[in-house]
Amino acid sequence: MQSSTEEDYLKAIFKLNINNKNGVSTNSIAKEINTKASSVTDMIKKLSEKGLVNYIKYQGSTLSKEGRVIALKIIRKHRLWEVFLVEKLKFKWDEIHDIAEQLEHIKSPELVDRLDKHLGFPKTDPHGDPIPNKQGEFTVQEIVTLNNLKINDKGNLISVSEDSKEFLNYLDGIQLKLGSSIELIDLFEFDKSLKIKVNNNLEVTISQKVASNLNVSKI
Amino acid sequence: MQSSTEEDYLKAIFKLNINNKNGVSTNSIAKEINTKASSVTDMIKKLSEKGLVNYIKYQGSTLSKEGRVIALKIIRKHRLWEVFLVEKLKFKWDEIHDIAEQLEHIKSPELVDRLDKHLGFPKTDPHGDPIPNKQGEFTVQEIVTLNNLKINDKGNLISVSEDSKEFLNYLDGIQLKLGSSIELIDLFEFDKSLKIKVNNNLEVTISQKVASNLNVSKI
DNA sequence: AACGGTATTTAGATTAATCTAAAAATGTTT
DNA sequence: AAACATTTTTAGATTAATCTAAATACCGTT
Repeated sequence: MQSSTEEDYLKAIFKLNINNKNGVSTNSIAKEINTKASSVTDMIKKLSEKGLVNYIKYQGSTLSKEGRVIALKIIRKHRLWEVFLVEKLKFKWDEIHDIAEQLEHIKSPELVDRLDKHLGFPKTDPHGDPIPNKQGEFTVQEIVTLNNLKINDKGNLISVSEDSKEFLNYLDGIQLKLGSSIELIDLFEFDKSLKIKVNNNLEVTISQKVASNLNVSKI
Repeated sequence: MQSSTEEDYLKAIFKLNINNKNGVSTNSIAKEINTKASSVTDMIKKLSEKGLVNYIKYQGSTLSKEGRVIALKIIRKHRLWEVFLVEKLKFKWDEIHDIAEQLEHIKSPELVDRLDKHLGFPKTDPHGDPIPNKQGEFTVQEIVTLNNLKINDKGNLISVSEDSKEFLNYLDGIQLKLGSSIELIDLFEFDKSLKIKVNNNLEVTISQKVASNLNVSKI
């Protein structure tokens, strides 16, 4: 059994390693965890001895298979708790991170399973990020702008490239929030406008310009 | 802000001090926390310097006003989470203690309030123990055997004095579990039998002998 | 009041996680 | 390839919480 501090390091390495395939630098971990590089070196050595991290001096770190499993368990818990906080306790999506950061370290496999069931086995968290299943598997999400979807593709709104009041109000008007699901229904060639279905419910047509400012994770 | 270890000590002193008015002994805290007396002395000194505990060498400890407030906040959180685990996640009442022991240390006042609301502002936990309100106030519960209630009194089943299979099965048959609410509806003088309402729902009549084996906390 | 036993405290060590400052390795530029 | 800057590691200290073992205080008996 690992300490929550160890779990934080594993999670950090997982996050930093998602895009670049090479080892994660000591400094980048330090920045992520908000600590000093020397502390990171110490902890990485410890995790390496435990077999959770592959570490070669001066060459950065990657997760071992076992370390990855643990990281994914933490991420699963974090995201399930986020769903709970938003769906059940009615928190806003931007108020939940610090609380989920604590809840993710609660140790009880039974609790996670029951929480999952209680929430109806959600596939994504309120930010649209995928929730790994019990085995640590999750659908890798490709993040694209909405106008890169093909007809019948589905995605979740991850972020917006434009944040003027007007634009955000417009999104609000068509019930689009971070995390909302979007399905591309139709594409009109003559003006490149798109017909989408929001949250499996409301169908609206949006312009190509709007679509190009919406970043969605393909499901 | 205090560490969860400090919170555990405050909670222990609170529990041990409920009945006896005098200071709590170092040894009893050690037993409660599962640690050594020397560790307790160290921690008590620290808490005393912080103004959370009144401590005189060789004479035991009591909580200061401030320490009591913190202890009650922890207990409030513990019991609210217990309600959540049983009511929402369908845990059995005897599986929840260790999990609640972890959840009680999550730091977010907002979370506690919302959880309270989500659960419908419960007055007692699944074991029938009272949940302190936001201000740390709670109704002191008097524990009596059921046949000491007066007509229209309400209580929660806290424990049973008899634990034979037959007796427990009988209780099960009338939907009486630990934590169940019981209201005394009527009292029949000629055989001292009692008519009670279980969980605001089922009315049953029980013998004086059964009643004398049921310990309830008056609300 | 002295004795013996228990409870409590003190002293000194240990462990996990962190830090600062210095040393060593790496990489980048000229 | 030498010089410099950056990154990483090492060495040694620090803090919180704990422990063991020894010293001290308290309490009930005689």
